[in-house]
Amino acid sequence: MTIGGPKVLIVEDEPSQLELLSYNLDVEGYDVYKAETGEEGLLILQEVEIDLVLLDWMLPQTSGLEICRQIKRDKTTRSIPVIMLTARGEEDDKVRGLDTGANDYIVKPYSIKELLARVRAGLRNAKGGLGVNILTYKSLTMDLRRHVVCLGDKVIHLGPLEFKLLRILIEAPARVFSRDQLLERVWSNALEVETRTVDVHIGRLRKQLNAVADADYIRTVRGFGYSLDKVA
Amino acid sequence: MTIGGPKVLIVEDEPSQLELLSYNLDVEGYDVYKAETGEEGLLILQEVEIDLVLLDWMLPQTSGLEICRQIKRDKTTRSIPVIMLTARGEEDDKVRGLDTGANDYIVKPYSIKELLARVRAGLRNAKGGLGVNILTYKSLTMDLRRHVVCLGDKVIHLGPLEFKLLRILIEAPARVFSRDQLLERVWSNALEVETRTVDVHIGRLRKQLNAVADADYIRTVRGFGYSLDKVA
DNA sequence: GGTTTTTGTAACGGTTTTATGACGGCATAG
DNA sequence: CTATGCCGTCATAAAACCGTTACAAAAACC
Repeated sequence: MTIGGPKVLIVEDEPSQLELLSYNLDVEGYDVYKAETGEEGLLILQEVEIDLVLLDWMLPQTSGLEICRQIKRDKTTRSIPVIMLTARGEEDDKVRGLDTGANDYIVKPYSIKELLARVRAGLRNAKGGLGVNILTYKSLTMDLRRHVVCLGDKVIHLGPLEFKLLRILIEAPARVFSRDQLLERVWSNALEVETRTVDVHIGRLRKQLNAVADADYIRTVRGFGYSLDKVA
Repeated sequence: MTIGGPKVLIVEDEPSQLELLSYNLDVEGYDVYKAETGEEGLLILQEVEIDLVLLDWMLPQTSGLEICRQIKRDKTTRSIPVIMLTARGEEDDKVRGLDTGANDYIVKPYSIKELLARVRAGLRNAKGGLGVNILTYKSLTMDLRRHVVCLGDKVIHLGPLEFKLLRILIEAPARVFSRDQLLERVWSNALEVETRTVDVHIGRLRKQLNAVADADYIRTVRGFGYSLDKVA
C-alpha cells in the first residue's frame, strides 16, 4: 500500500466489486480503506482521516443513503466528499434521496476511467471548489449533471433561466444578491433587460418551490435583492 | 519562503488543506506561518507580528471559535483580521456564533480565487477600512454579506434605514453621534428631513433590539445624540 | 414644586418597493 | 402551420417602509 496518497474509503458489500475498486485506486496511488458494511465504514471514518468516501447505495444493514446522512450530520466528517455508487434502476430513488448531502454519484456499471475522474474531481473539490455536481441547501438539491432539481422527495421542473437563477443562489446560500448582480450572472450580458424582470423570475421560482415546500426558501431583502434562505 | 510579504497565519488541522492553503498563499507572495492546533497558533501570534489569520472553525482541542475569541480578547492581537473557514452545514451555527469577533468567513468548499480575494480584502481592511463583512458589538452581530442582524441567537429583522443606522453605530461602538451626523451618514444628502426623524428611527431600532435583549443597547446622550453602548 | 426643554413613542397618511396575474412575442417541436 | 412552453414587460394589487405630527414622559433648570 502506498504511503501518503489521499485516503479513500470504499464501502461496498459485494466482495468482487470491492476488490476491483480497491485494486484500481491502489494502482493510482491512493491509500485505500475497505468496509463491507456502513457501520464498519463509520468506524473507520472515526479512526482515520479519510479524504473521500465511495459509498454503495445498497448495503446489507443500514443503507448507503442513511450512512451518507450520518456522515454529513457529524461535524468532523461533514466536509469529506462522498460519492455514491448506484445501480441503473435505482436512479429514481436517487433523485429522491439526494438530499443526503452526497457530493456526486456514479451509476453502475461505470468505467474505471470515469470513476477515477470523479474521485479526482471530488478530491479537488474538497480542496479547491470545482467539480461539484450536486448542490444542496436544506432539503433542496440540484443535480447539475442531470439538470434536475428536487425539494425533499419531489422533483421540481424549472425553466432554463430559473435553473440558472437557483444555481447562483444555492452556490452561496443566505448571501444576498442584488437584482443587478443577478442580471449580470444569470442573463450574462443581455443589456436590454429590465431590472424588474428579476422580480418576476424570482416570483416564478418561488411559486414552484413553495408549491412543495413547507416554508419560503427565498428571502426578499427590501432595497437590496434576494437570497436563498429558508427561515422556518 | 518569500521574505517581506504580509505575514499570514493558517490554523488548520487537516494537513492536506493546510498544505494547499499554504502553497497558494506562498505563491502569492505571502509569508506563511502554519499551525495545526489553536494553541500552536496562539503561540505563533505571540512570537510573530502576524498580519492576518485564517482559522478553521473545527479544530481538535480548542475550537476555532474559542481561539478567535482569545485572539480578540488580547489587546496586542485584537486588531489582526481573522477569517474563519467553515463547512457548509455549520452555517447555521455560524450565524448564531459570530459574536466571536471574526472579521470575515469563508464557506467550504471555497475557490482559491475567492479565498485570496478575501485575504487581500482583509489586509486592506486592517490598513484602510474596507472589506469588513462581519461587525460585532457584545452579542450583537451584523453580517453584511448576508444582510442579517443577530442578537445572541435571535435574528432581528430591520428595514433598510434601520440597518444603515445600526451599521454606523456599530462601526464605532460607544462613540456618540449627533442627530445631524446620523442624518448626514444614514440619509446621505437628503436635505429635507427633520432632525427629529432620527429619534423615531432610533426608537424603532431600540424597540426591535430590546424585544430580544436583556438590556438597552442604545444610549441616549441628552443634548448630543446616541451611541451603541450596552450599559448593563 | 413648577416650568422649560428634551426625548420617547404611538399613530397616520403617503410613498416606495415588491408581488402577481395577464398578455404578446418568439422559438422550438411536432 | 399549429401547439406548446418560456420569456420579457406592463398594470395593478399588496406590503413594507418612511417622515411627520401630537402628545406623553423624563430630565434639567430655577
